[in-house]
Amino acid sequence: MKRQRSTKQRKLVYDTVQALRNHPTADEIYLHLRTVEPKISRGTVYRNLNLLTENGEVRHVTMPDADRFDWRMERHYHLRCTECGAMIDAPIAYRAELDAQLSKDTGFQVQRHMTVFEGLCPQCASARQTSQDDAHPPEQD
Amino acid sequence: MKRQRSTKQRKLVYDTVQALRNHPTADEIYLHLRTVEPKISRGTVYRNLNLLTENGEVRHVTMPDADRFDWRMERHYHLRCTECGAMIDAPIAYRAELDAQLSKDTGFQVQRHMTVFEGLCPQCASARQTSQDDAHPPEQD
DNA sequence: ATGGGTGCAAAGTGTTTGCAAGTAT
DNA sequence: ATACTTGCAAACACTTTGCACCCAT
Repeated sequence: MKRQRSTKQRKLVYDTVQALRNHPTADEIYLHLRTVEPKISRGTVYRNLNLLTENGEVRHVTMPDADRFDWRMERHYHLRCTECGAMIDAPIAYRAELDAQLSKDTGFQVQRHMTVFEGLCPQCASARQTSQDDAHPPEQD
Repeated sequence: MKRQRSTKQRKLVYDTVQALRNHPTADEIYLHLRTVEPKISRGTVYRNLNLLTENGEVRHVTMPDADRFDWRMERHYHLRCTECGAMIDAPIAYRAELDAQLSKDTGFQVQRHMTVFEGLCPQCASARQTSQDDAHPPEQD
């Protein structure tokens, strides 16, 4: 097994995820880092995000719009605005008993589950409401 | 709004999702279709999958390894093997009350949530177990 | 001094799109 | 006849990788 070195770039990537705390994408992290370390490359950011994920120092979250990175390592759920992409942690406890129950019922060795709630954030909801009022006739479903 | 035509290709894409029922990726659908309609193009498969998704005829599921398509339209959860990628429906009911609860607690208009359980399917679990026992990967069916 | 890490650019993936020809209505 | 759809290839967006140089140990 390879012995990892501690480099300035790796620390910067880690620090950025911890500092932003907004579930940034790899590219958002890269763009942020360029303001601090102009010569850093995308490849380095990606490589370090993958290493940090393997090390369990940051968490990788697959989202419908993009892959994002989470500073919080304890298992939790997310809530995403389908309009603007904003993503926050959901104030609901992780239900580990579901993993146990499914293991029993299906024969899979269930290790975890991910839940993403989708909807409109307050800002996007009111924006949509306003534009509906004075523009389009309401859509029935 | 555009009027959609019914084309041979569109029907073939729909029929393939319904027939496979294994949560195939766009490329798996394309490869399957080529055996039936050799001149079909990837672009057509992607375009039709997107249209069918908008029409509510198939369901699009974002997965950590790839985007997959689901024949079943009712909301439900999935269970994925992290080893071989196999994906089945989870035998757990959709908990709509969570959407309502989060709407109340967060101010988001929560419309839905997706849950993906991850673990090892029985085959991959026993393969891993055996290889631990005797250091040789078993020849499973 | 070693060998992991970096910057850069090229190469991979997976998906979308412009265009001319084809076809459902 | 009209205009939506297709096949093809080029274009895209995102991520990984080969390489020569750099630097933490």
